[in-house]
Amino acid sequence: MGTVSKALELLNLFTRQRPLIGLSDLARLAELNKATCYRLVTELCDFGLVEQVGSTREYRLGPAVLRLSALREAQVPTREAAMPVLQALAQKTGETAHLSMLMGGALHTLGFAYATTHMTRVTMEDAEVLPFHATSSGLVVLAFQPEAFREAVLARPIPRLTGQTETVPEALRVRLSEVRRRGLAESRGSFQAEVHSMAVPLFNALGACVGAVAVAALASRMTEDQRHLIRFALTEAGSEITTLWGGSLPADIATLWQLAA
Amino acid sequence: MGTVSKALELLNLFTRQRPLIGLSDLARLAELNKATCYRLVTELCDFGLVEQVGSTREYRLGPAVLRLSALREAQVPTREAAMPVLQALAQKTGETAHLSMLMGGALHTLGFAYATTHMTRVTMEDAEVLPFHATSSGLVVLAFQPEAFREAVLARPIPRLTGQTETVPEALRVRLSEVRRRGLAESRGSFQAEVHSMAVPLFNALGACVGAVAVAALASRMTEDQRHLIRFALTEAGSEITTLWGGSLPADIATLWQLAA
DNA sequence: TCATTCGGTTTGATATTTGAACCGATGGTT
DNA sequence: AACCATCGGTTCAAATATCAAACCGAATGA
Repeated sequence: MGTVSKALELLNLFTRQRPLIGLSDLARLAELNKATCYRLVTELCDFGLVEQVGSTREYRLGPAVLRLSALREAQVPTREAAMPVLQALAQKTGETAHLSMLMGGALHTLGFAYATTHMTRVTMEDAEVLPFHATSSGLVVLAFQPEAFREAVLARPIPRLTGQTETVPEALRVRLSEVRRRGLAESRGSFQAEVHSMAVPLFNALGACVGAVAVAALASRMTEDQRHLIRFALTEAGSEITTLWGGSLPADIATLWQLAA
Repeated sequence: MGTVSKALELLNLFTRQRPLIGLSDLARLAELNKATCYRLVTELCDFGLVEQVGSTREYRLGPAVLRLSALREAQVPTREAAMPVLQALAQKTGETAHLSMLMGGALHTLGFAYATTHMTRVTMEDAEVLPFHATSSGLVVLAFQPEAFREAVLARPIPRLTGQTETVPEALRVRLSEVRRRGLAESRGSFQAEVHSMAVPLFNALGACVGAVAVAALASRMTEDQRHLIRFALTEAGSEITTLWGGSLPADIATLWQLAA
């Protein structure tokens, strides 16, 4: 692994749960020598990707990321383009809509939208990592990845998150092939208890699955009718975002979604 | 300069005017060996900070920057917090409001807001670099930097952008000290002809100037009354954003702004 | 008072990065 | 069709940066 990768791995250590990290912790987490870690993080600081907060001497992500993302969105309006669709999806279904993208081998939340209809809702956080095996988004993205990637994920430990979480690799393989057959994934309380969700894949110009859009609802509201409504709105949103991203739906997915509608 | 810095410099080469860069160009622009450049850009790609577009083999900023910026905004809502203030400022003044931040030694546009009042307006672009010597934002930020930084900037070539651009270092020094005395900067057609603008500095918790907020208007609409209105709204917005960013106005600036109101 | 931990720095042995030359492919020119 | 320049990408000895461990002064707490 090159030096640059090591430095960039440092960036990955910052999460929602752990936004501030001291030098020693950083070195421990990255499994790097403290001196090395210091040099790396200093270079990241110089660039503004990381900054040192004044009071304590901990580090956090810096302002340069804002500049870069503004530049990226100006060129390839990924999030900006998808958000209106996501909001419409939330409104149409009356539930929480959610957009995620595959980046660096993990599935990251890119945005979400709440419906104004209900007082109770499934709440989400930005910039979160989603487990492949326990969320509908994760399942649908995993289902459409190359087999090598799928197997690599299934070979890792599979944590049980709720009583409903499926943790047996073979059972997950069956579910994934079912997802491929249907062109969408469902989860029922496997990530958070009492939360059911459905997700469809998003594709890039090369026909590779690069993310997912999902709708999550409280289990109590997931009637058969609601499921139908969500499935329809989801497939619509899925093809819309895929188009906005300059991607194209694989023909088989398109027909699957046609049939469902 | 470390390897990491070299890699990160590559990111700086992507601009609005030049969003796609091929390997050879990248190497030339960065003044790096092609092989080195290739390794670096490949590592950036692995991380998703850069991606290779399918058709041509050029590179551009990747989706990982979105994830990082979402994470940063979740922790330190910089842009998100300032945007409403910026919109209010545009509405109050009836002109284009503009937010910039000092990052890596350059002043970058972070966002802007248009007023709905006029049909004609000063248009802006996101993620642009502003010249220190020719914009009100640049002048005000430069005025409040440590002298070493100021002199370093003035020692660089100072391009003439319009007929009104001041390009003589000594004259700029005089203007900067005037800006410090007033607590705000004005520019009259020095960046784009027929565009006048005013800007006030933004401060962080340590009292360092880290950015600026500005209002830009067509010269024809810049009456004395309008100037007064803008000055008032600007200082208000300036102290508001500074507060939102967890910063504090230096006492002398605060009194200067009080007097102006 | 002592012992730990922190952020940060130094050291010589060592592993990585570097730069020039080199591929095969592509595409325009003669 | 031969030529030539340039493209993205690769190779390998020589140069350079990285590593582990020990060390520093400053906080912190027992």
